[in-house]
Amino acid sequence: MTLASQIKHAAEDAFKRLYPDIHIDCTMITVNQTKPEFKGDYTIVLFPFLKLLKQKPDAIGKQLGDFLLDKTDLFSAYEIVSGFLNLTIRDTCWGAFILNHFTDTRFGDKCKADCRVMVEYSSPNTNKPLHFGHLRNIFLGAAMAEILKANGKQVVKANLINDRGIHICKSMVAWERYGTGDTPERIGVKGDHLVGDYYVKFNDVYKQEIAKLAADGMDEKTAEKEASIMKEAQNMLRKWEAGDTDVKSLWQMMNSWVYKGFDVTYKKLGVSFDKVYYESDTYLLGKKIVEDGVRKGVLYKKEDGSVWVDLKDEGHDEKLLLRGDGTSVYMTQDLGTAKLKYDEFKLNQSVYVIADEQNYHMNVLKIVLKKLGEPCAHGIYHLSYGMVELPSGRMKSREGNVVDADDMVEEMINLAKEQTEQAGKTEGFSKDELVKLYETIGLGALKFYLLRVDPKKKMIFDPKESIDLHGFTATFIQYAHARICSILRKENVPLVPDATKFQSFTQSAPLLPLETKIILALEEYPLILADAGAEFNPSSICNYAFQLAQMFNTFYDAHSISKAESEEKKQLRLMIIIMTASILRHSMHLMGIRMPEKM
RNA sequence: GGUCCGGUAGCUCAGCUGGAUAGAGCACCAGCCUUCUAAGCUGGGGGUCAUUGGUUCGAAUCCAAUCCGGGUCACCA
Repeated sequence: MTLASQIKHAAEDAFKRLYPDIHIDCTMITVNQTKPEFKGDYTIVLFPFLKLLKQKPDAIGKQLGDFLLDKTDLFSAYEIVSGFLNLTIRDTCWGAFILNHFTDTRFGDKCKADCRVMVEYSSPNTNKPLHFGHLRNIFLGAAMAEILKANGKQVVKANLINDRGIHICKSMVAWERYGTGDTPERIGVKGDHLVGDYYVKFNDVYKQEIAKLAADGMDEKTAEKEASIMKEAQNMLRKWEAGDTDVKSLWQMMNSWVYKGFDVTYKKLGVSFDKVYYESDTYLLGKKIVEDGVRKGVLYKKEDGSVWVDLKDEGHDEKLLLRGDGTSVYMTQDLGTAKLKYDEFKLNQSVYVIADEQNYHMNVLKIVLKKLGEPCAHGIYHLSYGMVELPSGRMKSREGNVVDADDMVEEMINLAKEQTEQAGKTEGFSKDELVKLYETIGLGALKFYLLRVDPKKKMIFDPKESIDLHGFTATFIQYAHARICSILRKENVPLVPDATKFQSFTQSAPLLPLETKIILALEEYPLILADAGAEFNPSSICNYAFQLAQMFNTFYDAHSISKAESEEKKQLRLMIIIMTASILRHSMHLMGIRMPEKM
């Protein structure tokens, strides 16, 4: 139990004893950290009790403070300032805390529970390479998977690849027309990029054809339908659905190029999946569910054979679930995949990391599954995130105005190299170590940049401004960590010492404010971790880790660790920095960010 | 138009389950390296928390309305 909630319970208990006739429960008690300008560590707000107890704040505070001081061994002092009861935690409590936990590398982790959660993320289309927007999705999903694991869930990381449909047919048609037999190997272009280039090519040609038809007097709407390259693409889709062997083998070949490309990118990013679904495998499954729904009378068929669901009770319109020709739409396959996931893994929860432009779709998905009585419905959680935009607006792959993921990663690593060299910090590293270090710093900065913001907020990225390596960044946190490691190296103390280390430590000298401040922050970590899991929000961990690193830097500047005033202080500070480093590593590991021991 | 989300310092963002004088980073200004890594630290300037009204002992936070920006409402995915 965290200290804050211990205090809450102690206060609840105190009220019970002091005012047996009046009911005050935990939910009415607010415990905050005391503002730095006042003396104390935690604060109980007294205002809510004035009416109930019919007393002045000072009187309540005094009784409560006296009781807590007297009947518990948590506090050494209290002070009442205009309606706030500021409590000071005993130094011996802090001392005991740090001694008990400083070797615990899994501080904050919860025990494994019997709760299975799937996190689906990345989920790319196979007609183009990954761009900056996908990176936000991927890092969010990967981070959430780790955060949920730390919170005791059994996590399945899933990727649902949208490998079929008109989009890939567009690339296929363009490649057939203009590709002249190019392959990734032959021209030395990464497979996903090559296929993406033809997707852009398709749209260029398409636009030209429309313009030409329009110039010949056709109206624009008709021209969009009549353009020959679009007709070819649609024709190819029909052939694909009919199982045409030539089309299928072309499709397989081009998709395999893309997968190879994706694998390279995923590997570089340091992300992986436990389960990969392909829509070409799952798109038929939804049909059965829909047909069952019609039989049950939950869904209805129109004269043309199309199937619909009525959502007017939920404040929406009616929604198509199956086309008149019996082919499935986006929603159909999602219904099937949701059920498949649930049946395959007996999931308690299924998290979808999908941009907020699909809020409506995800909402409807859940409602329809509920209507159909599918048990998978209630575990669905849409982790909706805002899209990454350029200053010029949204990224559109078909217009080619995207910040490519591979390019971005490379740029970040180069930036890390540049700045490391500029700072003259390359000494004492081998060539291989430097390569690894630049990757650690560059990728770390990129991940942190995308994870430090509340997921639901959209973000604008200006490619002209490079991502910073100063201030609120992964680099800052890595640097604090490296500094700690450096101290420990000099002191010949391992990063994670044996638990018997400092057994002889006794807390007798009063703690300095900065010592208390860091220990208090360390103690808070499990709460932050639990919150991030409950709220599906990795950014709170980024904020926390940054603040902790900042506290360490301030401490480092103000007090010496190696040359502490006494052996006791030295031991205390070593324990503090060992645990600080450990939590920084733990928290950044959740974000998929590596922590160097030297930089 | 219906609906959902956002609007906090010049810029990027915390804070939003109501609590003390609204916080960081970047940028700007002034300091700090014979002492554990200056990718750092200290200090400074900079705010009508979009607007108005309401609830409350107390509102950036909750409620309502308005303004601004965006998403979405397809036999696209």
